[in-house]
Amino acid sequence: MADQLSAQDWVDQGLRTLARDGFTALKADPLAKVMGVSRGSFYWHFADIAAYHAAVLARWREVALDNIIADMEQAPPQDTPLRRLLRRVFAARPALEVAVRSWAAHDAAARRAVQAVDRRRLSYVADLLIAAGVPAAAAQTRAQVLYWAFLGFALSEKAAPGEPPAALIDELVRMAGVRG
Amino acid sequence: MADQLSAQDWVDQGLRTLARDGFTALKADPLAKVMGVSRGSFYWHFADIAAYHAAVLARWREVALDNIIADMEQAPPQDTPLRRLLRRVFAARPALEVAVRSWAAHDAAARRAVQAVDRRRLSYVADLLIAAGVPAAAAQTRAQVLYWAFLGFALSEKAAPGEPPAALIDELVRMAGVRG
DNA sequence: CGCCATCCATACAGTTCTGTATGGAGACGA
DNA sequence: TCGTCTCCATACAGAACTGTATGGATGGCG
Repeated sequence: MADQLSAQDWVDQGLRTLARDGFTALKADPLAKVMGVSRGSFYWHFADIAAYHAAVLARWREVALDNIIADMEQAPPQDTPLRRLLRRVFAARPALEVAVRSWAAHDAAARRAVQAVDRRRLSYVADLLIAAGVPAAAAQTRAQVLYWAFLGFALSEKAAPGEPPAALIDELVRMAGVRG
Repeated sequence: MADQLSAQDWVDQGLRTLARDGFTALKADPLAKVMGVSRGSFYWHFADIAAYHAAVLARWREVALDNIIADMEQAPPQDTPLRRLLRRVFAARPALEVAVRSWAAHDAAARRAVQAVDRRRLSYVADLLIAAGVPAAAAQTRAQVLYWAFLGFALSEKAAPGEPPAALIDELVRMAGVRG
């Protein structure tokens, strides 16, 4: 039946709740109210809260790594790949990203998920710099700083919805030490 | 008597607990156990949990801004001020900083405290760059990126205890666009 | 000494959440 | 049609935390 829930439905709602209200809201009772069912459904699909949290984190790892690729593949203009990536990630404030990182501050499972995503993204940026002609050693350090800057930006509350200022992107590209 | 507690004692323990176990551990009952008293003491010093949280955050604002100044005043060597600051803040992993920022992700009061500290620190770095000869407009943007990078570093779990690698500091100074 | 203020213990009621046990309703195949 | 499997409701016990009410202990001070 269509009005029956799957484990995936619970996980999807978990990501929405995570982005909206943070990891402290990932509890069976409130979630069941939002889903319009009782906790009987929750405990049928998941052994306990920890199993549910693990499922939510596993799903986040997927979407967090999907986005970085999808965003680049749909690449529109004649910008360099680095500039395109920077313009993209410094545009919107990723509520989900903030929520998971807040979670990771004091939860081992969330920390592992974040670290795995960080490693993947970092090597992606480093490869981008190397492809742009930056020596490998410098590329590694600069990619690390650029990624840290993204994280700091994401977690700051200053991030406005629209386009990032051109001066910021220009400065980041200059710091990266690539032409264009 | 010396074995009596003050509100300050509760706040100090709050900062320690915050750094160790995160904001979810800032609860009257567990804290009282650690302090070796009952919740009767807690509710005598504070009207409720919200008032206690506000007191902890107010104290954090003080120490978070004290450190940046104290660290620079005790300046040892012949390095430039910027390099000295970078070496300092990229050295240790600030557990308290991480905890408060994790808290701020979904709590309005914590967010206000973080924003106030960010504004103060950011202007400090910008002034440093301007004093080093960077034009005001560029200094503002570069200070923002450097501070974001620090935040990203602090929240990453990669931070090792010892000295930061010289290559990292060199890259940061280069990105800042100052000589030295 | 007696009084009062400070600080804390204890007990109580109430809320929220967890996890389990049990059973019921609906779809679906043999 | 009769199980059977899937999904969910309900009820229960228990843990953890909040806030209040009340009284006890201690020390300072008149």
